Amino acid sequence: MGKQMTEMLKGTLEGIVLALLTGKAAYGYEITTLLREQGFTEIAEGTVYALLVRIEQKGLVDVEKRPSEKGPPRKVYTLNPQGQKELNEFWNTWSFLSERLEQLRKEGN
Amino acid sequence: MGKQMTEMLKGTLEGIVLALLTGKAAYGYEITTLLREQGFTEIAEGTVYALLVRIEQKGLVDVEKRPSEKGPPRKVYTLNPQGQKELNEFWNTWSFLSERLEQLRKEGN
DNA sequence: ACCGGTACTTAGTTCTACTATGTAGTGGTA
DNA sequence: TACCACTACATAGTAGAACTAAGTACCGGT
Repeated sequence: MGKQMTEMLKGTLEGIVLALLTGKAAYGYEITTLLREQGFTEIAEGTVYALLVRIEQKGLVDVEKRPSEKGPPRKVYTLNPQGQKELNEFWNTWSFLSERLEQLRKEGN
Repeated sequence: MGKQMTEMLKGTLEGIVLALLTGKAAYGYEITTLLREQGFTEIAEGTVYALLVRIEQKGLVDVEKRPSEKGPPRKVYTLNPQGQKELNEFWNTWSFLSERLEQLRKEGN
C-alpha cells in the first residue's frame, strides 16, 4: 500500500466498512474480499478484523455467529441504529472535506 | 475538532497545505489563518508547524527566512519540483478514494 | 509595565493502519 | 494418512499523523 493511501484511509476506512454494511450484513472475510474487489487491493486482513472489533466495541454494529460450510464459524456484522447515525456523520464530515478539496483543486492551486 | 475530522485529516492535511502553496509562497502563521478561513476552524497551530517541519525535512518545500514588521521573523515556504510531484500523487490518491466513496454513497449503500 | 497580536517550537498523547504471525475448520489429493 | 489450499478470525508490536499543552520571542499601544 502506498504510504499516502495508508494515511488517507485513516478515518475513512471505518466509514467505508459502515457503508458496505448498510442494507446488507456481512462477515470479516467477506468484507475483506469486497474491499479488494472495489479496488482496495492491498488492505491487510488484520486491519479489517481490528476495525471490526473496534466498531463492535463502539456499539455501531450487532454481531451474530453463524456456522460456515467451508471453515471456522463466521462473525456476521449488522449495522444498528447507532452505526447508521455514525455513518451519517461520516458522510457529513467527508462531504465537507471533499468540497474543500475540490475547491482547492479547481483553483489550480 | 470532531474526532472523525481529526482522523480524516491524516494524510489529507499535508496535501491541502501543499495545494495552498502552489503558485503562492506562504509562512506558517499565514497558512494557519488561511486554513481557518477555508473552514478548518479548529486546526491546532502546533499541527501546522509540525507538518511544515515534516514537509521541509522530506524536501518538498524550500524555506526562506524573512523579517516581519509585526513580530519574529517569518519562515516562508515555497513548493519545489519534488513537492509538486508529491502533490500530483496526492491528487491521484485522493481521486481514487473519492471515486470509491462517491460510488458507495450512490449505491445507497 | 503590561497586554494582545504576531510568529515559531516541541515533548508527550491518542488513534488508526500495517506487519507479522498464529490458531482453526474443511475438503481435496497424492 | 499426511499435506496443502482455502476459508475465517485474532492479536502483539510498530509507524505515522494530528492533537494537547506549554513555552519562547518580537512588536505596538495604553
